[in-house]
Amino acid sequence: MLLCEPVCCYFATANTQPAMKLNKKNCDLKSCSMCRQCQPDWLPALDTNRKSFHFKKGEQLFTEGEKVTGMYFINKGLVKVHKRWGNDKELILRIAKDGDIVGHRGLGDDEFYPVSGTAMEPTDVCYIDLSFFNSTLRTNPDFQYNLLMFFAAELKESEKRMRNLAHMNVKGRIANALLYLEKKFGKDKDGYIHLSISRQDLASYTGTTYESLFRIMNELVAENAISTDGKKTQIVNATLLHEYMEQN
Amino acid sequence: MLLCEPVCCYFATANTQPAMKLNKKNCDLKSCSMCRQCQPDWLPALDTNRKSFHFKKGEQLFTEGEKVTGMYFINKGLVKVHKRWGNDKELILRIAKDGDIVGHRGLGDDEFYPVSGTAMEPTDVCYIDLSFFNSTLRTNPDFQYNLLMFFAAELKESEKRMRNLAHMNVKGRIANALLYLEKKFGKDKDGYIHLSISRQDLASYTGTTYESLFRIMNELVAENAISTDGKKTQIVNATLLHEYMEQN
DNA sequence: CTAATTTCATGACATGAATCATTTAATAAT
DNA sequence: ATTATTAAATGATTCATGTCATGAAATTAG
Repeated sequence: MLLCEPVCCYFATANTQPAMKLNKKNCDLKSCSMCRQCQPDWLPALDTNRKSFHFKKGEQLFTEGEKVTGMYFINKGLVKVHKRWGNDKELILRIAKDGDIVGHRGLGDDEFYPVSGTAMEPTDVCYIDLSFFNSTLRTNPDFQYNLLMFFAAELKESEKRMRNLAHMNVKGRIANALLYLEKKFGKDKDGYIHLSISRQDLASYTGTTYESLFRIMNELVAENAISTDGKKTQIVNATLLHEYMEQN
Repeated sequence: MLLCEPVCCYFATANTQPAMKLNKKNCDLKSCSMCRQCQPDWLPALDTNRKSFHFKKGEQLFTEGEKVTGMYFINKGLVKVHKRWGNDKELILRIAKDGDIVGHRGLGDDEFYPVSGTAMEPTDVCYIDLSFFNSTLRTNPDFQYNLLMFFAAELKESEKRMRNLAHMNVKGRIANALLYLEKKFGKDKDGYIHLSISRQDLASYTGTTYESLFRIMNELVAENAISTDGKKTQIVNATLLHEYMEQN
């Protein structure tokens, strides 16, 4: 598939995809976690080494199993990070938004992405190749420390979800996911969770099938725990959702 | 290469337990990941600040929900890191052995251990309190970098298990766990996995019930995929186990 | 050493959730 | 527009896995 020698990795290394579109619009060097946490005098180097890309809805930033080439910082957009099973199942591990870093799961001895990253809506990113990223780590202790703390937080979160997957029933997991998503993405003026996600993706995120999710969402609507309008979901009775999380 | 095992870890903190027993026998300042990765001139400080403790089988090093006080480095022994659900269920996240760090899940903004660490056999540890650990991080970039890579590896491992929990059936997960444990703990002279673990713990580790685990272990024995002798298990047909991991 | 308690073994049973099948709606392509 | 694809809705059916109940074994306590 990908016979990416050092050379080809310099320009647009990211993937085998149609070739990513370079974007004129760079980030402001102030918003993403890397820019914020690096020393001011490192910013020019950062500016030189970053590339801006745009991804359309459904396009992959990176693909599970491919060689790790760099890290992405989401300028504006939404990216799901997912891991597949067999060839028709997957689990969504994370939904990243503006300001989030993506692709960092590629760090470590194993040089292949353990997951894929796919744009859920049109997305602008800053891309930093791996070697410059490593230089940045070496040169910016604060950034490195913060990244460490970020990994620690993600590990905690991951293990909590793992526990939930093992012991919570589907209804509890869905309740949990809705509460989490509302917290992470906030609500729009009408009170709907500020995230447009397909049922299929929501099912993959909670580790269940579309059909089960569908049935249980209907139940939740009937019980007046939530209300829905197309792809938008609103939490009506958070207390009830919390109760579902306890049981079983 | 770097770092310790793929999986180890936990937190550590002096806890409310009976009060930990100080141990005269310190580690040799050469074996654990921290000692190996710090600069030589930091070792005296390390030596001054570490405390050695001994835990009996079943004793907790630290407890989920308690305040994080420090990190543990296993000198000799076995520690399970587990997270509970309700009051009668748990999931074992990791089984840490000699050289592994435990308690590091306590790092981060949240100051409470998200998991418990319990000795599965008599265990000697080095204990470093949180503030000195943070100093060590600040002073030893290599150690910090390696810890970062370690977290990255643990996150990958955790997310892989999460995916498995969501999509693999119980038999596949058990097959997976046995292969993993053989790889991590090796085999004794008779070919048994060099780890003495109760069925209950094995069930908690694979995210299933004791009864299901029991049934499936019997199946595996009948199919000549494994053989058992008390708490010891031997892999007889690894290929078959791998097949179970694929299906479903 | 004997009793008491905990862990382990095992079958019967219930049920949650996945799978399958089919219909309808929505989105994208020509 | 019209067709083609892909996603959503929904009932019927199966099956894997958890729950319950009970007895044996093993460990701990007295």
